[in-house]
Amino acid sequence: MTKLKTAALEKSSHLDYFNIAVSVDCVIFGYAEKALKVLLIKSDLEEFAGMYSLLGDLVRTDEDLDEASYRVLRERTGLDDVYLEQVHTFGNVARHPSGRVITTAYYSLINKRNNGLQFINHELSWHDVKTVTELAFDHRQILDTCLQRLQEKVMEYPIVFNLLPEKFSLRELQDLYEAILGVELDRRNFRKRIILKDWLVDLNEMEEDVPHRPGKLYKLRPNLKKSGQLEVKAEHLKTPSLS
Amino acid sequence: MTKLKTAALEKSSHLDYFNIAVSVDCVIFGYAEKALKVLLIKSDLEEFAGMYSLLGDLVRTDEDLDEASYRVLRERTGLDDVYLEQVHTFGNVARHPSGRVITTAYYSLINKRNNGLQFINHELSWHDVKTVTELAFDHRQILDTCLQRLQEKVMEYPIVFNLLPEKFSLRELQDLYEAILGVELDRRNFRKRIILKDWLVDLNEMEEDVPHRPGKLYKLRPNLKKSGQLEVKAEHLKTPSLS
DNA sequence: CCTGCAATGTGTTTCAAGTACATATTCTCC
DNA sequence: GGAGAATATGTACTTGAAACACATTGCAGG
Repeated sequence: MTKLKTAALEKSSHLDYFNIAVSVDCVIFGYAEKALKVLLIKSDLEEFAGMYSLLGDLVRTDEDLDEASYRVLRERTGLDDVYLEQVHTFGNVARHPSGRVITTAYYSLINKRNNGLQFINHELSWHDVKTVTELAFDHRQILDTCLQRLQEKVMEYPIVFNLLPEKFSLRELQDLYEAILGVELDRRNFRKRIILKDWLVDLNEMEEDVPHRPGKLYKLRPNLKKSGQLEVKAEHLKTPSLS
Repeated sequence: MTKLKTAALEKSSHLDYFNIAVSVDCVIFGYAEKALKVLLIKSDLEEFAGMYSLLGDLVRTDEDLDEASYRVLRERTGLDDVYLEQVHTFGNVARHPSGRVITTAYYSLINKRNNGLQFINHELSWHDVKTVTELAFDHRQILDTCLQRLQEKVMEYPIVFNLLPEKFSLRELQDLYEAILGVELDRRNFRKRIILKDWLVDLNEMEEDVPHRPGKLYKLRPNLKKSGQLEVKAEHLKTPSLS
């Protein structure tokens, strides 16, 4: 950004430089019935009639890029203060049929229970990630990229616990990991790896109303959000621009 | 990107939606005197008089986002076909003093020897990454982010060999890694790790004109660009938009 | 010419983490 | 009360990284 002179911002050349729209798209992951879900909306473009697309919106001129993704999430789900991570920006010329639009993709993980009824009246619906095929725009590629990033991060950082209730058993946690990673995990090795990470607190409570032997219940360690990637992200949002 | 209707692209609402300029910024890494360098240019904005900034430009409406970064690199260094990776998009409202500009950051690794004279007449110059302090805009943050990404990738993917001559010794390679990672490495363990990766070909030649015992010379395995992250990147550039 | 120095080349041991696999315990259901 | 199924815990093996030792080669200076 050294070529941009103030002259470039004058109205005269306005159309030369500001012909690109900027949007954000959110890959909102949920979890139900032992499957990873993604929140989609029916596309309102004729070109993609009947197809689904991710939740997104144009970025307003008075909001930060990250803020825009938070706004989309808040407007659509009513949720605030959730994990949201920028993944990649997609900017091919022809990716939007109506004009030049580049989009920055974010993903987040939310607990479906918190907001089950909030968006039923809209055209929103949850879709099993494994069965999603065609999406509008390049949203299939965006979904794939975000899922891949999620898979890379999930064993390193405690980011998936928004998908579970407050109290959960190790079996439930393992089911979740298997849904995200798309592979089966060895029960004993998984438990060891998770316990080693020291993310969990043993609640000394037991599952109830399970058809078999109840397992111990755990919760996420409270002060854990201050460590790992979560801190980086939060800091990222709060730090004012250096310019 | 579901809210964007064709109506939004009409001239009437043009200024509402297209008031954000889009740029790319390239963190171009080089290597000399056992130090990691970054290519900078004197800022031409009054607000940042005397300060340096990264190499960037506004994205043209008829070029892909990735193309724009390649163009910047080509225009500035004359180099083509180099490693270029998108890292992050910075979009804070106030990051550019002249107006709303979001920028997507890329980094690349180039061999300074290939193009030493190409840009002397411009205001371009190499700067030791360790001594860079203040930069124009949020470019210091961009540099830090790209350096961190580079450090994360460098042991996993064979991306640094553009910074070395065709033939190099393991000692030279280790010096490079130490410059990038900012730490000292154990000689013997480093050699084992690198050999294990099977990136190198033993040329059966020796160093010459070195003040001490010459080391063996290696080169990068020729077909290696088809594997690892390089393939992903290349594929990324060639794949047409799914929309 | 020979010897010390400095850097190269190769090896061993130790430790941590992950993988494969086994056994005991607890609760439900019949 | 016993079979079944899931929980809880443990052991052996493998892999990769980290710490560390020693022999080899070429140059430089006496």
